[in-house]
This record gives sequence, structure tokens and C-alpha cells, in this order.
Amino acid sequence: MADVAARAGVSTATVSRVLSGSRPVAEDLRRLVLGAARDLGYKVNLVGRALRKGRTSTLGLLVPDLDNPFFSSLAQHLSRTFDGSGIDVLVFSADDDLRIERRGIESFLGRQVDTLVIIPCHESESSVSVALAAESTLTIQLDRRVSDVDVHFVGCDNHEGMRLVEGHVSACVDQKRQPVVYVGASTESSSGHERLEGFRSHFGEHPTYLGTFDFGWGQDAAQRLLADGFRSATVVTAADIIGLGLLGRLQSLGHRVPEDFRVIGFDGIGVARLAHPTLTTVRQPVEEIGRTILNLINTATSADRHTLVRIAPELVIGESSPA
Amino acid sequence: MADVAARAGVSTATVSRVLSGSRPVAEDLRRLVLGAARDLGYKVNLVGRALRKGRTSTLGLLVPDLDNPFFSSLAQHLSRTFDGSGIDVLVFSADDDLRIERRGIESFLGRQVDTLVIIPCHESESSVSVALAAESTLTIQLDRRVSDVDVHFVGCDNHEGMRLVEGHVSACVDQKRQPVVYVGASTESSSGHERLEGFRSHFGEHPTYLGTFDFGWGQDAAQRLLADGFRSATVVTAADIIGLGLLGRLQSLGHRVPEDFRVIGFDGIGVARLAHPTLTTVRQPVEEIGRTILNLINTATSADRHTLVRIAPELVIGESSPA
DNA sequence: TTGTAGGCGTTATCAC
DNA sequence: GTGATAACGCCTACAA
Repeated sequence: MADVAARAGVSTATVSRVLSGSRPVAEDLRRLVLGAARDLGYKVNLVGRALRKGRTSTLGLLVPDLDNPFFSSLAQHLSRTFDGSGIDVLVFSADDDLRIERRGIESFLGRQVDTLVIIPCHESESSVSVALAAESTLTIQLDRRVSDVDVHFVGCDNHEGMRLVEGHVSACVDQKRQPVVYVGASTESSSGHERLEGFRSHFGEHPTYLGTFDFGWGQDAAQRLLADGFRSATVVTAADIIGLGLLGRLQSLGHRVPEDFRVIGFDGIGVARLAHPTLTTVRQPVEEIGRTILNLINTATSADRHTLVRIAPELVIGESSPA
Repeated sequence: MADVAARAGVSTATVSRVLSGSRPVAEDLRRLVLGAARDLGYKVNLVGRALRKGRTSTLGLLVPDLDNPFFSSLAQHLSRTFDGSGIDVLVFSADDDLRIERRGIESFLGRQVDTLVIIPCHESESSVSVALAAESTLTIQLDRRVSDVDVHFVGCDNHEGMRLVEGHVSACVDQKRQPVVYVGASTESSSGHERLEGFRSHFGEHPTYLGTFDFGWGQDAAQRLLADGFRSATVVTAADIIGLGLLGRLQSLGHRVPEDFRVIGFDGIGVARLAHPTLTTVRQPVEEIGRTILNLINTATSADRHTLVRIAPELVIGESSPA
């Protein structure tokens, strides 16, 4: 900066004012500074700025796994939402590992991000890390909530999602012929938890299979259903990725979807439209989630950390469980 | 840091040495410092450290689009590779927009990342930005190369990939009954470019359809093929995501895969195994790509920026074009 | 082994 | 409107 100032024949203060636009500068000096900066290939050092200002205009997004299409699409939409806001979105993947999740949080905090958005790996084990983050910066939980900690949360109304599924099923399915079964994920994350409870509260008692949030579990679950004697059913799943695994395995084994088995997903990831047949699913409104977070940042104070926003999902009818 | 020093009754220099491990400190003082830091909830400020050291122990990864499963899996694998290396991987999405790509580069440079890994949006238009980056920090192009700029590159050997496809086709396909057709992407990116050339050099003259690297283009291409009178073919595509769109549309319209149409993809994304039938594809070895970049960082000097690493892909046989 | 002190690049405050 | 200067938090000569 000193070089630019020297070349333009002004003080570093003026250079700073021109480049950061913090105060008005006479037009002729402005041009001089800009010219000198260009000639010297000068680029502002954001580290110096951050140290001085104590802020970084950065949002850190910590996701459990970028290979999970729902999380990566959330990351993509959040980035898009913040484009033009003057805030950069930086993404860090925890690789589904509590240790790395912790490291990611410390890294973001150390870098002085203004906002930390976390999709926690684990409903209870991530609590300490989330609480730690909330102590030093504006922290928002996304999609999943840890238990026993009072930190902002933005996510889908899973209970409502299951109500939509129930409405669809009771309107379109002959439950005598295709009885309802739930294939979910164990309750390590709040979304797994809440979707199971939502299912139970709307559907009552039905067979329930619990595994993990991934494709392989969907495949396994298909085998379990068949082993348990099912030759037709309406399978409500806790996530598209599970539903897709299930769908593929059922078809490989010669069963027809939706004629024999209906499959219903949750999340509305892009690949749900990509399956054959396309997946009927409960779509989370990722755009609105992004907007809500942007809003929260502009209004939230560190005093109130208990904002809890539930966004209503919508049912998307596909071929795997038609109307 | 001064507070910690005061509480431990030592100088800030000692605190620094303990917390950064840069120099040995007597065990008793060490404990004292650590205790004081814990009591005060002190966390090292990485911004201050970065300003002083001029390095940040950070790798910035700039991807065109996190919604593209190949890019997000690359991001995931790179993160995993760097776990334990002492380097944090931070991801920024350019949303397929040259303007945002440029902003991402300036942001990473301003933050003084030690390494910048870029998957450029565009083969020619991204050149200026990539060159800019390479001027101020170690820059590595990933998967796609811009033209006319001499910057490190790590990516797949697309020519070899097409050779593998040709080997499979000539061994397993009756080309009289299922003639070869290419469905690719226009040459805005080097991978689109190179795969098309690879196809031509191994297969010779065949009908060629060019669009974009997405699912929708695959669907459109299916319609084009049918409109052009094809009722059976071996469709070689430039990317899994195109192949999957094509596969789905063909099936929706009542055509059988692989009996009528064979479909072959490229990339080896996770969802290729998720399709029904599963996709035969050329898998890029993402783990090895990650390791290569880690290696490059440890060996490369800013003097030689022309390293060019091509990693051999492997053919994965799926049901869409069986052996 | 430990302490002192200067400076990394920037901006805000205070004078002019 | 502009210039001089202190301070943000840290690390590392250098001195002890």
C-alpha cells in the first residue's frame, strides 16, 4: 500500500479510503490512486484488513459430507443466495467425522468468520462443538439440530413433510394391496429422528426399518423387505438417497415400481428426477432456506440465539408413487 | 494473548511458543500457559498469525458448480486427502459464472491462500483469471485446462479413456446392430474438447451430438437420436450426467437398455451405480488425483509452473453396456 | 530457556 | 479532504 501511495504521491490513508470506499476522496486523487494500483498490480490484502476491522465478510459453511447430494446442493444454493451480498461463502467438509468437524469449527473461528453455518454430524455428540462456536460468533444450525443447545436453527418442517406424505398415500394408495412401511435412518441426526416421529404420528403403527442416510442402506432395506415376505408395499423413506437405493435394488430383482412397490423419498435432490421411474418426494425448499439464513444474519443479535425457523416442504409427485 | 501471558505469569513470546509449538518451552511453564489459555477460553487468532507469517496453511478450491456430482465428489476427496496434512481445504463455488469465478479467485488471493486449485469454468474465457492467480500464488488447474496459459494441471487422460471405451465396444458390441454414436458437450471446457477428439481419434467418423454438461442435455439428446431414426445404438457420452439423462429418457419412451440402446458414461460419479440399469462408465481416479495434488504442493516451486499430470482412468462395466 | 520489541497490511482517529 | 499515526494479534530476531 505504501508503494501505491508513493507512486500516486498521496498518503496510505488516502489509498485506503479509495480502495475501501470508506470515505469520499477528491476525484483527481482517486484516479491517481487507482492508476498507481493498477500499474503496480496491487491487490488489497484481506488478512490485514480482517485483522484491523475484526470482521471478514465471510460466512463459513460446515457440511458433514459433500458427496451427499442434498448437502452439496444446499452449499450451492447458499453460495448463490449470498452472491452480491458482499459476503463470501466458504465451504468445509467434515467427512462425517466428529474430530474433523471440530477442526473445521476451530479453523473457521480462528479465521474470524462473521457467521458460521453448521450442519452438525451428530445429534448429541456435536453439541459441544456447536456450543463452542455459538460462544464466539453468530452461529446457525442448518437442516439438523443438536440436542440441549440453544443455537439458531433453520430447517425443514419434517412433521409437516410426513403429513404431506400421509395425505398423498391415503388419497392414492390401496393400503390393503400396498401396505405402508417405513425405511428410515437411525436417530443420530435430528432429521432422522423427526422424520421417524412424524411418520409415526401421522401413520400410526407400521413396520419400520432403520439404517443410515445412504444409498447402500436403501439397497439393503430392499432385501430385508423381500426377506420379510413383502411382495408389494408403499415404502416411505427418510431420504431420497435411501429411496433411490431401494428403488434400484427392487427393480434389479424384478419387482415393478410403482405397480408392486411404491417408493416415496424425502429432500428433493436433483437426482430424484433422474431416477427411472422418477421419485415421488418431499422437496425441501433450498432457495427459501438460503434466503432465511441471509435474513437471519441481517437481523439476529448475539443476544437471542434461540431463533428456530421451520420451513414448509412441498410434495413432488413422481412416477414411483403416482397420483 | 497478553491476557494469557499475564495469567500464566510469562511473556507473550512464551505463550506463542507453547501454542504454536515453534520452540521448546520448559514443561512447567507449558502447563501454566495451557491452563491459562483454557481458563480464559483463549483461541489463537489465525488472522494475526497469517498476517505475521505470510502463509495461511490453506488451500482454496474453486469449483464451477457444487450441484455437479463430479465436482462435489472431487471436493470431498480433496478434503479427505488433506485431512491430517495441516492444510485446510476451503471450497468456493463459481456458480458457472465467469464474474463469480473471478471474484472467488480475488477473494482467495486476498486471503493469502498458499495454494489455489481451480476447475476453470471456461476453456478460453477463464484464462485471464487463472493467469492472474498463478502470478501471486501456487496455482493448479484441476480436471479442466484453460488454453494458452502455462499453469500446473492435474486431470484425467481423456484420450486414454476413450481408448478404453473403444476397446470395450469393439470387443462386446455388434456395431451393425448397435452403431456407435457420440453425445458430448460443446468445447467450452477442455474436457469436452479432449473427449470429443479422443472419441474421433479412436472411433473415426460417427454421428456426433454436442450440447452441455448436464442432465437436461442428455434427455434432449435422446429425443434427437430418436428423431433421427435411431431405434438402436451404442451411445458414447462425454459425462455420466449426460448418459443418465439419456438413459432415463430412452426408457421413459419405452426403449430398452442395453437391448436396444447401449449407454456409456464418463467420470464414474457415485450415482452412476445408482441408475437402473447401472451405467457402464470411464471412472476417473479421484483419490489419485487428490494425492497427486498433495504431492505437487510439496515439490513444486513457483519457477516451474508447467507440470502437467494426466492420470489414467479405468473402465467400469455396468448393466447399460455389459461385457 | 525466556523476555523485549518491531513489524506484517490495513483502517480509524485525530489533527490540519 | 488529506496526512500522520496508533493499533488490530501474532511471530521471530535479538538480547539476556
